[in-house]
Amino acid sequence: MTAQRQAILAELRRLTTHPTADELHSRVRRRLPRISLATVYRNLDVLCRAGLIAPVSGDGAPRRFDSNVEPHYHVRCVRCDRVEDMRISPSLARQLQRSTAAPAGFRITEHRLEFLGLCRRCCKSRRAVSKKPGR
Amino acid sequence: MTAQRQAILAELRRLTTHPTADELHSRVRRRLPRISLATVYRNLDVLCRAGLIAPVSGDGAPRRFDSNVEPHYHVRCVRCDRVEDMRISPSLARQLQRSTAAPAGFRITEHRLEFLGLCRRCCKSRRAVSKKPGR
DNA sequence: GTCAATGCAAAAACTTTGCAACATT
DNA sequence: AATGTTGCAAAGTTTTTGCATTGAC
Repeated sequence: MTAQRQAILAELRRLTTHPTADELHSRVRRRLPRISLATVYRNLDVLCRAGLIAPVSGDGAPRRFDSNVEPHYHVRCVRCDRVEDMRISPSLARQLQRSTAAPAGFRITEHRLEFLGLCRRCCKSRRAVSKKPGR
Repeated sequence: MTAQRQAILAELRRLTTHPTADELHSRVRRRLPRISLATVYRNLDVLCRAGLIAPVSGDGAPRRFDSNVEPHYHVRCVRCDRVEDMRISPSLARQLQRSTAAPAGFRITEHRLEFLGLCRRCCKSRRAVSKKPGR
């Protein structure tokens, strides 16, 4: 636990804004002016692996496109990143749209729901794959 | 509706794999060998704006980090990208974990849910902001 | 001819990696 | 000495933009 790692974790805990690596770097640099962005990225990775922090899931992956514009949901394979469609019951969808304990002032218009797991192909081939967290 | 745009849309409709811009480019190039990746990106943008296709939401945004590793949900401002925490009822969360009409062979382990809307600040200042879709 | 769309190349934005220097044990 | 971490710079990925040219009306 170096000074840099500690500062990054402390800053992230102090903020409720779910900052990006870059935002975090700007802030931590006030206290450790020589800290580099690479160090921030490396430590965020270490802290994620250690289970001390978590990425906001979904962010960071290359963008994918869908010709189905009707509201629907997806399953994503956590190993190979394959994305397929998924249906849930309309009543659950309705419930989701209603269930809004939103922070003060937030006006919610939609929601997105994604399930994560292993696709058939990856269920079979079980060998370890090094993969970045949270995609 | 140019030949390129048509080919991109047709290819996207033919695939169920929710391809990235790059995957789409490789495939469309078989029919239009001179099409550039920039054209694919530009047309995906046009088609999104026209409502003919949609990005798989969440992908493409810079990664954000969270010091709260307990399972919980987020609200994201569609205008300024601010992310805040959000709570939903435990019974709804349980229902989500169960409600898995997954494609054959998919073994689902978790889900993520994100609400979208306007944060307080952006509710007030209503002026148009040009923003890429789907982040 | 006008206007939007294209291909190419360069740039931008975000993230990862190689490496020598530096701490800490 | 051995190990792991750092800063810096370079490179890798994904996406966007500038610009001259092309093509449809």
